Amino acid sequence: MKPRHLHHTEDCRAISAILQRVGDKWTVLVVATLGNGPMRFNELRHAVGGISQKMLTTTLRSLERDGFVTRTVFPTIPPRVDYELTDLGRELLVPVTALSDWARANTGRINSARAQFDSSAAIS
Amino acid sequence: MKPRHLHHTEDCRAISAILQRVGDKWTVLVVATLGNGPMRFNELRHAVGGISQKMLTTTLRSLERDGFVTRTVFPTIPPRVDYELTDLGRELLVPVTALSDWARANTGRINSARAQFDSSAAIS
DNA sequence: CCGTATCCGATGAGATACTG
DNA sequence: CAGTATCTCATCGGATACGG
Repeated sequence: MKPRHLHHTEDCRAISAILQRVGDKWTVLVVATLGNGPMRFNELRHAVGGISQKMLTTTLRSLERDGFVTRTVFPTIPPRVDYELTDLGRELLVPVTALSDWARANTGRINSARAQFDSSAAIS
Repeated sequence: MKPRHLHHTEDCRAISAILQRVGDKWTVLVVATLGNGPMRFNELRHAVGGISQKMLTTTLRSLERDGFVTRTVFPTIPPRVDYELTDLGRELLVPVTALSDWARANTGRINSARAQFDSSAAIS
């Protein structure tokens, strides 16, 4: 009855898929920012900082598609669009925050490993 | 004394960096597979399945560089190279596994959100 | 204000062939 | 067996310009 470690290549693929989903350049930054509450497009753009309009749109669309955010349009002039995390989006933030905490706690270890590796490689 | 949710744009970048690091196509699959114990190059190649020799080499090098795996060469003929998780690598597996569990638990919700979004968009 | 369309360079990743 | 070297193609992501 060994649990077969991880159910090889069955679930690992799904895991990898989620990590790639969440590991793209802007997704986590946007979701984390929306964790502070609903925001308008340009508000979000400014809060995230450094993201292009194109990428913000793309990121938000795919977050909406996957059910992580809702998009609400107010047909005023000028138009106004609010984005807000869904329950699913807020739940996603939990394990992502855990990974974030790990990252913050271990950045030093990673950087020193890198420095050592790179200096060893520099012997060539 | 609000914790300011996440310390905007200071740490978020580091978080995003780790997620991209871990979110590439093969890293997690390789690390998870190595979670079962030390493995030789081709053993790993077979266990992961579908990875090219080039990408396995690339992935392992960068994991080694960041201190997640060790590489041990036995200068025999034919040569033998073992890869093994470091403590850091095993610790990384903890939050990654948490995210994995979340992913497995919520794939259904994501997929149905997608289906609904896509069918709505198909009205065009 | 919000979003789309287009162009373009940088990176990602597979296939293949070759070396110690 | 383990790894490197190319070549090639797809995708990512930024800049810019335009539309409702």
